[in-house]
Amino acid sequence: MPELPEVETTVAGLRAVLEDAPLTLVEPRRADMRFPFPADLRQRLTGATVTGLGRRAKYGLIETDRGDTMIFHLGMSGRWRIDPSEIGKHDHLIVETPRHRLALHDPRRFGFVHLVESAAIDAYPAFAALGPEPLGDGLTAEYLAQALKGRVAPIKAMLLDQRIVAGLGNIYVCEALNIAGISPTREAGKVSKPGLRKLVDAIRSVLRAAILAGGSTLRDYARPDGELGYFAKDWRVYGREGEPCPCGGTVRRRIDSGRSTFYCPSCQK
DNA sequence: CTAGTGCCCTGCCGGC
DNA sequence: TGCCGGCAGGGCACTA
Repeated sequence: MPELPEVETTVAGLRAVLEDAPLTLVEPRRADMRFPFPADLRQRLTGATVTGLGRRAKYGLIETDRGDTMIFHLGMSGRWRIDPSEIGKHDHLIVETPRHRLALHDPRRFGFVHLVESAAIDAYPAFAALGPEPLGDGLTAEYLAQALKGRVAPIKAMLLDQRIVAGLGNIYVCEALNIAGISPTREAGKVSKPGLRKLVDAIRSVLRAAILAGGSTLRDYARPDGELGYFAKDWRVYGREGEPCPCGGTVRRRIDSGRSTFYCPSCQK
């Protein structure tokens, strides 16, 4: 499922075909995904030239020379297809340049597209309260100690909260907690400073490794270069209930708020 | 303010 | 072979 590394990989793939390219067609093929497509999406983007691409948390950004930024979110099953051989029922937005046709493909339609003025992007509601980027300078043990001080919610829930850290999802949180040796149910405010240092290191290393691998996935994610069958499944705990943890213990699964948590009771305390 | 739950949506997979 | 239920989960609405 697209988390930060998958979005990063997607943006890199899009950059290769969109940067400096004029948009000759921008056409929604239905009224909405999770949210309605902006009514003026086609009009504001068609004829504009892409000046840059970026990422914030799990959001992809496509900037144009008209001062607009298209914000896309891949939800859980979204991906961009580049030069698909055909357009199918889950291709909800078509974008064309003189050289390529792209399709935003999302069977579950948890993804969405918004359009904002680039100058006002910080006022985009979902960005206003976002926490620091985990790979940036803002995520430190000191920051986390302050942000989690007095919080009694489980550390796993806090790491999934985009206001604490931006861009983490279920997979990388499970992995990072395992690497750091911290139980997902530990009260967030009670994780020690050394524990937080380990956690920060674990978050960074697991994200960097995934980006290097080209974006990790579950079963239905493809790289945006149109190549299918791209799977990474070298998780330590995620999706491995009953299998051995690297420490020799056995990976367990628990459900919190209807969401699976994979962890090793032997080495995560 | 915080913590916790339920919903959206579709495809896939296991069980019978 | 086909049907059914469970599951995947990010973000947001909602409750207490």
